[in-house]
Amino acid sequence: MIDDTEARKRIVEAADRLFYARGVQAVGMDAVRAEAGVSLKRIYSLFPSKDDLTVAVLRHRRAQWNAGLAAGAAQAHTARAKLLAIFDFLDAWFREPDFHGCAFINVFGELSGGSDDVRRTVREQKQAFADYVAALVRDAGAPAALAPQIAILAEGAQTTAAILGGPEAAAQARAAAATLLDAALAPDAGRAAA
Amino acid sequence: MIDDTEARKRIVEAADRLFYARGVQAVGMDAVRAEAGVSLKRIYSLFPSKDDLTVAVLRHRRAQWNAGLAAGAAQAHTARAKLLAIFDFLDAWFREPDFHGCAFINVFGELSGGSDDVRRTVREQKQAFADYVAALVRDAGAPAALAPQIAILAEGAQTTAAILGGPEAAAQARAAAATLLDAALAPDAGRAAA
DNA sequence: TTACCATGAGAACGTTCGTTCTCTATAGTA
DNA sequence: TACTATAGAGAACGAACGTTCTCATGGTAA
Repeated sequence: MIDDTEARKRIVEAADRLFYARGVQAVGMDAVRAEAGVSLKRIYSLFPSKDDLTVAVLRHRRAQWNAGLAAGAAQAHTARAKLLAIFDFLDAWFREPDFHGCAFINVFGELSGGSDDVRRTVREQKQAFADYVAALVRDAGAPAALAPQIAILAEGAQTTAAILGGPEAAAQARAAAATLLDAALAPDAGRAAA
Repeated sequence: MIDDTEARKRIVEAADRLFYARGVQAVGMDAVRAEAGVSLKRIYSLFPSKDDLTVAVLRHRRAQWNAGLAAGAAQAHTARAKLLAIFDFLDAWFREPDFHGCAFINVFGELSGGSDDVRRTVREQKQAFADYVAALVRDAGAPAALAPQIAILAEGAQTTAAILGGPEAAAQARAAAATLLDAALAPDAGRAAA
């Protein structure tokens, strides 16, 4: 027998794979049981409902996302470079064979009429990303108004890459972000901020 | 009795309201019947399956979207103004009380693991929008690389407004688009293009 | 060994859904 | 008036799902 921590991990990772590949509603709890190798009874003893499991999966995704973002940022040494590294991270992600969009956006579209917990978890993730970008923009010495612009580029790149089906959106968004950064940091941009 | 054209219209409009408000999978065909006031038999005689109805609803949405975009563009007299009018159109849309995201993105997230027809219809819509932006960018005399950047801003504004829940993303994306346009049309931007 | 408890496998339950079928009422026609 | 064709109302059907329950099994304590 495996302990609760290991069982939890197996269940969440299995559900993550299945939910992302096929959508939450299209995956039955029995499929999660088969993929995780953990009995239904055990699953329901650890997660009271499919909704709770979905939230746990989203939290797992958030941890993965944050780790990937941090790894990309660690290679960069200026705030400006860390901001652009976001798009390099996206570029690598878009090239993965099973990429088909941001799990948070997909789940939001699928369950927005349903669970409040899921909706709140998605919002928290996007807000946290916006805050991350805002901190880097501040470090770069750019006006705060630049932050949501760069966050919007990142969001747009994800949906564009998912729907149109190529990695190009990452480079396109990166170029736009670079232009916006240059404009915000250019000497005569200071006039508007001053 | 109403004729087929009228019945089709009632069914598609009813399904559009319900699908957008609650999601496709969460709405049963019986709810569509009740909202449209058309019998199930009639619905199935006009649309062979729920998938076909979903595609018809997306086509209806596309027509609405194109009309709104055209109305906004008609007020503007330069290509640059028509490009920025996209974001004014988004701004007005985001302020509608029942706005909760782009129907195409939502449906894509919901059914991406399912129907090929739905996936293709969503892709066609986003591609058509990208083409629309590209034509305006060409008219404005800006480099072609600007077009996907502006399209990505529009997509990102839609998901950001849906998830974070305010209309601010439209103005933020508009400001970014204006900066990108200025940078693309500035004299010294010609060096890169030349 | 025997009694007991926890566990996994999966059957079972109640609900919902997409789709089809039945029945009835009506309208048109001779 | 009698017959026919059509369409609506909604029952019916088969499948799938989330969740719970049953039962057999295997390990453990006395």
